[in-house]
Amino acid sequence: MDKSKIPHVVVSRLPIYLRALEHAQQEGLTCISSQELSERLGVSAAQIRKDLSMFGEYGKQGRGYPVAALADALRRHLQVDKVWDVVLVGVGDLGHALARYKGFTHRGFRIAMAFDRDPEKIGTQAGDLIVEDIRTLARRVQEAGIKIGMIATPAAAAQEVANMLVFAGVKAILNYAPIHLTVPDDVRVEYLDPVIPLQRMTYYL
Amino acid sequence: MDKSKIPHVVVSRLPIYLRALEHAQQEGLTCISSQELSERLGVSAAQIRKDLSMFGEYGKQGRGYPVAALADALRRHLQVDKVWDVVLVGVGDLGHALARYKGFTHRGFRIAMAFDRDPEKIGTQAGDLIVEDIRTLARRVQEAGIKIGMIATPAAAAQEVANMLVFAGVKAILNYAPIHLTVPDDVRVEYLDPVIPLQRMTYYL
DNA sequence: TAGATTGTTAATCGATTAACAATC
DNA sequence: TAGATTGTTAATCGATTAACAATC
Repeated sequence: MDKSKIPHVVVSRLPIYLRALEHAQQEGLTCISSQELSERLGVSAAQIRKDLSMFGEYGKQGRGYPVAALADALRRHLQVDKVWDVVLVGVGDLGHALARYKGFTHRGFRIAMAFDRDPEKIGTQAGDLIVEDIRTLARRVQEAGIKIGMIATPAAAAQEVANMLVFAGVKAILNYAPIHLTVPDDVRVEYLDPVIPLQRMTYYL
Repeated sequence: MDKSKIPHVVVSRLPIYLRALEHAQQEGLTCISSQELSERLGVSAAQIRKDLSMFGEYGKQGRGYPVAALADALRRHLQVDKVWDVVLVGVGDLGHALARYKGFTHRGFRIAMAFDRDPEKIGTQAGDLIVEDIRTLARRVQEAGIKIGMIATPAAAAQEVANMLVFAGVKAILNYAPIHLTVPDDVRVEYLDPVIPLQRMTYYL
């Protein structure tokens, strides 16, 4: 099962499957069919089976997939069977909300550091963290070996922050700022500008 | 140019193009080629031309696309040449951040109402708004004719909130809660659970 | 066993890319 | 005019779906 052989569309659905399996597990289900998952997710049953079959034969004919074992397997493939340290940059309203969000840890992530450039904010509390001076970011992130960054700054600062993160060795960036980032090929960016999905929907209203 | 004839993948790229054009305009550019847009967005130039050609002939050979006129056209197609009222449900940290966010208005959205079910929060301030009792949501949203909702509640409450929004006439939902929502066919949902894109990236780390 | 559901194949469907005549 | 870039076609590429033998 060569990583480069799995299409990105398939990989991009795995976290969705994992989330649904975790919910199913909470409901006490031990086994779930592709048909049942399909109804819960709006992804076709054939697609779910095809996607999962790329990683192994987890299902049993006549019964479906064992919920806990499949969730474990997906966590391993997604590498969220460990907890990743994340660096947060930009501690405004959104940054604070992220720093205080309780939903990261049990799904594989922990905000380990928070940076801002505003002297008023540096040294203040954000969740469990003390906001640090962005000028110390490169050294701190490098030393800690952090590979994941979250950008919650205004758009005007985001590219510069991205450059700093890349320089510090970060390989995955979650960008809340409403701007496209240019990064080297070995760095991944995912975008969470809320206006983009809103505008995708108003087209159809 | 029949709406149902435009593939959703194409529609889904329009807000990205619009955002890039707005940035280009701020930089003082009046004309931009598909090649230049391609470099700024990581979408191929051929794809940009093909997408845009589905809506009309906005470009000029030898020069490219007029930035302001194309942005106007995209805003019209996306229907964000007006400002949509949005209802926010769930006023925790994230809900507060959304209520205070300044980036919505000039891109076509305005949070017009905010609801929570917590008596401690009802009546308090969130941005410019007073948090209202969720039990009054259906009537208030219906009367105001609001078509767009944002869910920023915990996962456990999200489906129930979605049902209320649908009942109140909402046709587009932006869901921050980490759960898949089941809604009627004429209602659209977009998802912004931050853990999904994070897990998509850890696969490759 | 009988019923249900998987994993997989082949067929269909749709999206992307390359290339170039048209034209600003 | 010469150079640049569009809009569009045809070819390629890739993803989804339908169907079913295998099997729990």
